[in-house]
Amino acid sequence: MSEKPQPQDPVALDLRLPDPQPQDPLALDRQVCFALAAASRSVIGLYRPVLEPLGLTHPQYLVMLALWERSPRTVRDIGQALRLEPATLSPLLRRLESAGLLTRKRNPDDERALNVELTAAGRALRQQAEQVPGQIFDRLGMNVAELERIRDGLTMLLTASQRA
Amino acid sequence: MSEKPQPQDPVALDLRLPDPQPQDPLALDRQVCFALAAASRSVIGLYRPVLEPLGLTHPQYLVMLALWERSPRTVRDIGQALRLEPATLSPLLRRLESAGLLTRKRNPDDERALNVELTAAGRALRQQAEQVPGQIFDRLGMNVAELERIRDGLTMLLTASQRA
DNA sequence: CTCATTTAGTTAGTATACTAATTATTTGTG
DNA sequence: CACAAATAATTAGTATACTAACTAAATGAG
Repeated sequence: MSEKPQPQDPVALDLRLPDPQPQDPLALDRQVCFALAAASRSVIGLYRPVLEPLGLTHPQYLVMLALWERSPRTVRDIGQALRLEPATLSPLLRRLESAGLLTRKRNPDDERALNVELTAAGRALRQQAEQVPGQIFDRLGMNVAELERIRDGLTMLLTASQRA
Repeated sequence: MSEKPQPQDPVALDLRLPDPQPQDPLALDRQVCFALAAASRSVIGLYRPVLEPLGLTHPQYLVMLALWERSPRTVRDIGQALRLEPATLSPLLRRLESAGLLTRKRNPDDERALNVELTAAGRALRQQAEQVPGQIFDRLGMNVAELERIRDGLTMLLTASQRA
């Protein structure tokens, strides 16, 4: 599809128009990091209209997913699950608290730690959230197996980049 | 907590320990969007120390890649290549101009458009940038074929999400 | 027990990114 | 030609995200 015939004939090479793609290591379309950044922004953009009725941004949705798996959790625990710094989560959690979806209370056994816990409204929101993955899937219109293959590749990439 | 066992085989199900993963469509680790967001942030984080000597952030590096392919380009043109809004590029380009890597001049033939053009310093930076992909590759320590497979999957995902 | 060290969050400062609104030009239509 | 519509950037406003610096609390070695 985006394939160019591999020029095996040296004579033909000189006749080609300048094209950054062929073997330029700096060609934009060859960079994994560009594919990653662009796909991430684009896919997350798909979530915007779907999450908007729930009153959530995509990062907020991820925090809710973490809390629906377990609640209460500490800031650090959520950060480890989502691979986000506490400094990023701090204001984000405050907004979710303002939205009435969770509470933030110091842990009585360790006053340094903050217990982040779902409210009834936060738990109730899960029902609506259950429709989200299906809606995104429909919009993407991709093969399930293909999507899972991509996700598994990304998980591998995440592991490799964290090891580095 | 937030678990409701799917009662298909009530007897066997009751014996399972609570585990969000198996078939919960909202399980964090199943979400393509989470793998995407986390991998994107983590891989871009790998670039930080590598790009720091060049004085570039990762988005700035992507803009430079676009300009090394062709210069001058308009803001809109760069935005289409990088899949970024002009509103995002506007301040970013101003910073690159302050860094002396490019110039911003209105197009005489169309005063609405802005010609973004590399300076000599901007062109010269390419030499150092040529070392970047190799350094990242070394840090990742992943198979080339594997990486290209992931990149191609991401490109497919990007296409699908833009079509939606 | 005491104080240096570690740990958990928050705050400050910078840079993305998005949508919506605005400004300046250019284009197209009657 | 006049002017509404379209186009290109910028600005305003909100929300992430990161590092570094800071505060408060818990831990641990002597």
